[in-house]
Amino acid sequence: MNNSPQRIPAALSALLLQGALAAQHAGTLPACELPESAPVAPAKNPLWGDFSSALPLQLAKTTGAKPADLAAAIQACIPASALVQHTGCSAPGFINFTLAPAWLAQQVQRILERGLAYADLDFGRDKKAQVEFVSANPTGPLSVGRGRGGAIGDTLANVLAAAGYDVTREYYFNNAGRQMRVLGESLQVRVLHALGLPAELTAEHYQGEYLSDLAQKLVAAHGAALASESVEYFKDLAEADMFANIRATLSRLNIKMDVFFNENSLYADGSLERVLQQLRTAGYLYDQEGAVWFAATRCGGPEDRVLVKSTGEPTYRLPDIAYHCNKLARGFDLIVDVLGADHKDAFPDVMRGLQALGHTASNIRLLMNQFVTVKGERMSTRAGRFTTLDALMDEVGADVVRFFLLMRSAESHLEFDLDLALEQNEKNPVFYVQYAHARLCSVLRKAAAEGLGGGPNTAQLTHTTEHTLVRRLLELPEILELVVRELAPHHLTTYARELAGTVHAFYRDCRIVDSAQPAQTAARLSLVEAARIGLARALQLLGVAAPQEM
RNA sequence: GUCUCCGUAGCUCAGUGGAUAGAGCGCUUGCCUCCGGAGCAAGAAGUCGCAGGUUCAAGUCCUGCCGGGGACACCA
Repeated sequence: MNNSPQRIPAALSALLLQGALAAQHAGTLPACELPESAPVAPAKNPLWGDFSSALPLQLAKTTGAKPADLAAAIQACIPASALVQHTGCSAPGFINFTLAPAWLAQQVQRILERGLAYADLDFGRDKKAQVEFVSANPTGPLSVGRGRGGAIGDTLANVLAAAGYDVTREYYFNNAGRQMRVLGESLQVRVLHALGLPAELTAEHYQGEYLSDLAQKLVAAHGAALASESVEYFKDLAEADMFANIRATLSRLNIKMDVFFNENSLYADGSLERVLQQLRTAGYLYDQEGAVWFAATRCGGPEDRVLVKSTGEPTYRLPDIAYHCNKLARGFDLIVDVLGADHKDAFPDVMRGLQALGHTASNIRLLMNQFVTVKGERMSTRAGRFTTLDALMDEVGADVVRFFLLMRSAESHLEFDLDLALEQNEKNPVFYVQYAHARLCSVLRKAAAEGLGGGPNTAQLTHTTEHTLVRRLLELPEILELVVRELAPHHLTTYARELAGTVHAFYRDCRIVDSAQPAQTAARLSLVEAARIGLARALQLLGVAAPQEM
């Protein structure tokens, strides 16, 4: 990690605080408590420099002094540093930094030394994280909405791994209970129909065409003997088929789960009984009208909840609580539940259950995502043609689907712009980013064909666009930290587009391969490789291909 | 009715309490003798839903209202 590029905001924050401390010693800054870190953000206007801090404005609150005076006092005491060329102040109380071009140029070598890991962080080192996502029961093909949760969960997992965490991707499912029984019945009805036998498909049953297709296949393979098979038999067949389908769909979307956790195992190993026992001992259970109730109101809930129905069957809440106990027992330092908005209400009850059991559970976090709608849907004789994730990937490609599902913040509704997704040009943000990568690869290929390569003398990088590109590349670790802190993977798509834009601007401004300027060419080829690494890493974390040519 | 998410340019959406609110699409206008034009540049386009409040500073935080999505089972 020692040779990773320095993180600019943290470095500038440290300089600011050193300056403030020195100013206090010198008596030019009133005594006051300094924050642990100073706010540092990219400057909004290039006239002010590269980065700005509002630290003086914050200190004005506690000291009562004029922000401009505080800014001047602090700025005067900021120690010299290799990464800063000069500092300045601007109204009403900002301190501005202009980075040293030589320092920026040096960072290119740091990036090349670390390669794809250049932006990796270490705050997750020696920690275990679990991300649970998708978690659809095997009753049918994955919807686009589940795909969103899949893309979000997997990308978050990728970024957590980049932050040093040992990450487990987990899929929680239930292959018992009412839903699956209905699935078995639904398939049985379709098979009987396929055999020309009477059977009624009720509104309760799954209506999807995929079951008819499966029934056709089964009849072709096994014939009339199927007529005497049990619902259980069909349930097993349907489940196997649906799961194979789901796994294939996830694989297309570049998602590989580490664990498929069966809810049933919580019944089998006595976890449910144990949770009930512990809740009863703790005094949070009571019996009423033949059902077992959880006193959720005593943990701040709006109403009490049934955990065991009067039929003796548990509601979904009990295994949910037991499952999260299981997660906690596995020693994860961070647990993230990626849930669709429709399942969001279950989460507080689980947390209250854990609270009642004496767990703090502060390391369990919820990443809720809103729904997806598909815009520009083609009129089709087959209604709902694009509602499955597979159909959408057939239409526009897996890379485009994955990127589009990650473009919006999770809590916003996502409108999938099918027309834009179908564009195979720069209008399509996925191609825009991939093109930038392919373009750099092409330049590197051309240079290599002429026997040219990158060189370590990056001091030749003097153009402002080159500096802008380096600064942009150095933002990636900040983005990764932001993604983890806010559980918001969409920042990565925004970053990828911005980086691609900066790359294209650099390409316009700076002729890279120029045999008359060998030193400059070598330096620029180094920068090109660094930029290619940045794009490739961003795309890799997003789970999207970084093509060498298109 | 209660809870929750959203409301920012014509459309889809970004926007760690800080300066003159941004991007893509769409629209207008330019740029290939030249490493990939699948690209670049410029322009028009805004009462940040409304009203209060907190703050030196609010698109951002708080309250209320309006509008939209979702959830409110002894379904999962």
